[in-house]
Amino acid sequence: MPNTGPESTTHDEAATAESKERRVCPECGSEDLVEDPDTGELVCRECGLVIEEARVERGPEWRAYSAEEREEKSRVGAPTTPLRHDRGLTTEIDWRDRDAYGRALSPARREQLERMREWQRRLRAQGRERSLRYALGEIQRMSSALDLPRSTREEAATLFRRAHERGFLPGRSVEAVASSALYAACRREGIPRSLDAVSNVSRVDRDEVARTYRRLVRELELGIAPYDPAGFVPQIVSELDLGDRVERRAVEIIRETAAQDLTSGKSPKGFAAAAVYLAARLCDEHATQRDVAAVADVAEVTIRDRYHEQAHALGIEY
DNA sequence: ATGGTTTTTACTGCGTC
DNA sequence: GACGCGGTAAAAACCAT
Repeated sequence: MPNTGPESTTHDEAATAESKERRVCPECGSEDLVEDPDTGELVCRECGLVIEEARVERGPEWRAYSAEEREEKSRVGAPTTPLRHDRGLTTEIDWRDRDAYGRALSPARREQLERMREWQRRLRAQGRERSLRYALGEIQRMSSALDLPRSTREEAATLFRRAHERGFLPGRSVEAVASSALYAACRREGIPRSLDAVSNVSRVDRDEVARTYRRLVRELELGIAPYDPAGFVPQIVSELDLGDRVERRAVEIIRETAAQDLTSGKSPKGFAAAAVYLAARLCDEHATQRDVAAVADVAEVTIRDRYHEQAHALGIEY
């Protein structure tokens, strides 16, 4: 990494020293962690697990107080992104037969250039990159359809890369792995999108996404927590045109009931739907079970069961 | 594959507008 | 009579083993 000004080194040291404190290896529990001087990765001395990948500063350096300073301190090139199959770092060969000064090239040079272009075309199209490009394209497409924030897209892209590097793809469809990576990214970031929602915009069917997702979670050892039901509330509320009084009440219901007992094993969406139904009822903004069930995509029976439990837990009787 | 749990499907009865 | 709600039994889906 070029261009590390004096301010930034002290800044970095402070940051890493801070985070190296009281970090334990999730694998073996050892506190003996070292930072690899070459790669910048945080590695466990006991078992060799890489706990943290190298952190790369992507933005411009520090702060700039004037135009000249900004020029001086900014890094070269665009920020890297996991969303581009080459992280935005490949060589681009211009299509114009001009040199850097805009002069025409000699015939020999032109021929050489032509050959180089051909090479690059081949390299790019080839196996390894092809599936990556396809997958990342699909991740973008599905993400747009699902209105996912950029961070989630990047997470999905990174997960796909890891799977790819682990040799997870052979024997599976790229599309299925891409879809699973996307769903996993949503889960990891707590962005409420159901498996159904994801498989609806995927080109492979729900069962395959589910199956692949499970395997992917095992393969990459992703610890995935269940969704917080409250995350589903805003969507349901807005689709039913209920006020935010209802929304707040529903979240309250979830907080109070989830704390004491059973969300475990229950579908978070069903739980949220029930809370919305109950909240609407308490706020005199009636929504029918049928409508709530329809927009939340759960069965009416589930709403009944959940909201009875919630009402009971809150000491309300019907 | 298996078994336990949760969700869905389908159907029925009751009260109200 | 249609609608909202509640209950139930059986099938399907899910999940850990």
